[in-house]
Amino acid sequence: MDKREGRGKDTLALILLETLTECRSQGTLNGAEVPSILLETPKHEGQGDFATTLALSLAKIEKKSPQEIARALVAGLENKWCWPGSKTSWIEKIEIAGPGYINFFLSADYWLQTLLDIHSQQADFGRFQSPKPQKIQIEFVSANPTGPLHVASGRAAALGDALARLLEAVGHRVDREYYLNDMGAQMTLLGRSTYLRYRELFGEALALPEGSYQGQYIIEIAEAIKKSAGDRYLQGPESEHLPFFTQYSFETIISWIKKDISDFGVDFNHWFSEKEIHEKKEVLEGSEVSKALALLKSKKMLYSKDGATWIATTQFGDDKDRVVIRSNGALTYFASDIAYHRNKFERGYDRLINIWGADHHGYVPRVKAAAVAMGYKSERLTVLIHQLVNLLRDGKAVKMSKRAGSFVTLREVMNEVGVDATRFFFLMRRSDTTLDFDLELAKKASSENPVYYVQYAYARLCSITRVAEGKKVDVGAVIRETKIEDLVPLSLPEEQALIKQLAQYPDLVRSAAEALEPHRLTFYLQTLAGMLHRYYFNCRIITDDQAQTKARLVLISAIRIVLKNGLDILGISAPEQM
RNA sequence: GCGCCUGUAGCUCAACCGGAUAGAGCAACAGCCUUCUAAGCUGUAGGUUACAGGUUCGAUUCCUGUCAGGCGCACCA
Repeated sequence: MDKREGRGKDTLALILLETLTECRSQGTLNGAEVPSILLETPKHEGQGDFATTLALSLAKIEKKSPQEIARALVAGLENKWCWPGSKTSWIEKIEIAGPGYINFFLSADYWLQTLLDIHSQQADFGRFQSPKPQKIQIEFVSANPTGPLHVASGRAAALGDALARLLEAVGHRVDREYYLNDMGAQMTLLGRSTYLRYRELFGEALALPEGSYQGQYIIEIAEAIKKSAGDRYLQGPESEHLPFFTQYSFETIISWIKKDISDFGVDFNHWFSEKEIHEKKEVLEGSEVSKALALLKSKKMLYSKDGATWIATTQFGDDKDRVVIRSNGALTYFASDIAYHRNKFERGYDRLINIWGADHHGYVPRVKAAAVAMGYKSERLTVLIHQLVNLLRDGKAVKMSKRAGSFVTLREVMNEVGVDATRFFFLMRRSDTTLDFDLELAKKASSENPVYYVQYAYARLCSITRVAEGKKVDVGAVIRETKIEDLVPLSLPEEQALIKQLAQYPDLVRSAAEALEPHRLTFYLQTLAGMLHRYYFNCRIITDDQAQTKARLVLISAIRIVLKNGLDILGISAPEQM
């Protein structure tokens, strides 16, 4: 189908492009370069439904004043396209404003049609089928399994999951992965911490060594061991028991983490163990690390210095080269990470997205450099940094340290604030700003949580529908049978504004996905909910005027669908009653 | 010392590859429930977009510098 027979922004951009070309071939314009044609939604009343700055950006190329260019373009548009009865009669009026904006005013029918579109597409409204869907992997949370998840991990969890849903909405295939650092010194330390607590339970007064994990949960684990095994581990040297304590602690903690994650509404496709990186899968095959190192070696990216093996990451933007094998022969953590990333690429993902806290941002250049050194295109790896969460209690900062054991867990916040509010709270802010999370505030005042504002709007609409049905109105039938002319009663300014807001939703999803910014959705939903609450307050939906009632039911049903679709992408429930 | 992020209303934050008059929520003040859910609505007030330059027809947005806050700069994980 000829795209020019479509409607909306994309079509308009095409028409503009064609008009520009024609103006040039007819001599009213004579530049050559074609700028990208952008249509935006003006912020203020009277500036049309769509606007373009094309004439402004052409000024330099055409060496004419923007107004002059705008006049030429508009003349071309009006001659060729926009006359009553034409394919583009949905464009009602074109105006030139200010320094040379071209403002397009669309017909009432154009907007009413979107209400019908929303109903025919339902849950698919705002979802796209990508002609070239990408296979994307998002790796997030990946907190060390040395203690329960704390609030900061919640930000990563909310962000990663919403992002995954967002990218799925625009047609990609997304896998969610959690990388488990389940080996190394910290695991040993974890086992030792539990072991010492275990001995303590038998009355030994033990000073925990510097750096031990000191949280209450370590004692809980030790108690569980005591309960099931008694004093079996008191005898014999520590080194004999350590593997057991390490494994037991790890398994306990990982079960907590998995429970927290699942109750938080996140479903990881894969929990990737760091151990897998080091194991040899088959006798003749090397481990993932050895494969990665061999690959780097073949690309001449490795060299020896001071008895260690280095990777030349400076060639790709890193500050300094990095050690992968220490002079004592041990692998560095970075070596694991290189191998992990190679493994991810080799699993066939078109794109990898890592979500990391700001405390790891210094690590980004070296990982990207290593990926490029292995021959993977830099654009295939995106590291999204979210700034840290400042935990406050009554306005005062709470110092958090896993080792000291003073931290607020995600579980606590979830239990007291609720999953929906917690997720929404984390998603309300751009990820690269630090986030103040005041526990007292979040816990106490449910009405101060904007999520209720949005959910309440949804519940309200459901309630109205229920009332209508109580009055023997078959809302489903009304919606099915509605034709565009039945929607004409929706002529109030607030109704028009609502419809336009709904119509913007698909564009918003697309741009939020492109920018990897789910927070845009939270703002959109708050705006839509606000418009609805105002509308509800000022206008009755169900009245004696049947035609009006039907039209309004269609409108609020469309709002309901969009609210639901938006909340779905954020992973937040849409309750039918509150 | 070097690098990354941030600086917008009293507070927390938006602002669509640079566009028209910078927007919300909270807090403050003044109002609205015998009618579809008051977890709601209406109104008032609040701004030199940290500061100084630069690029541009146009800058919260891009560039340079200064200041302030956060984070990071291992043969640790």
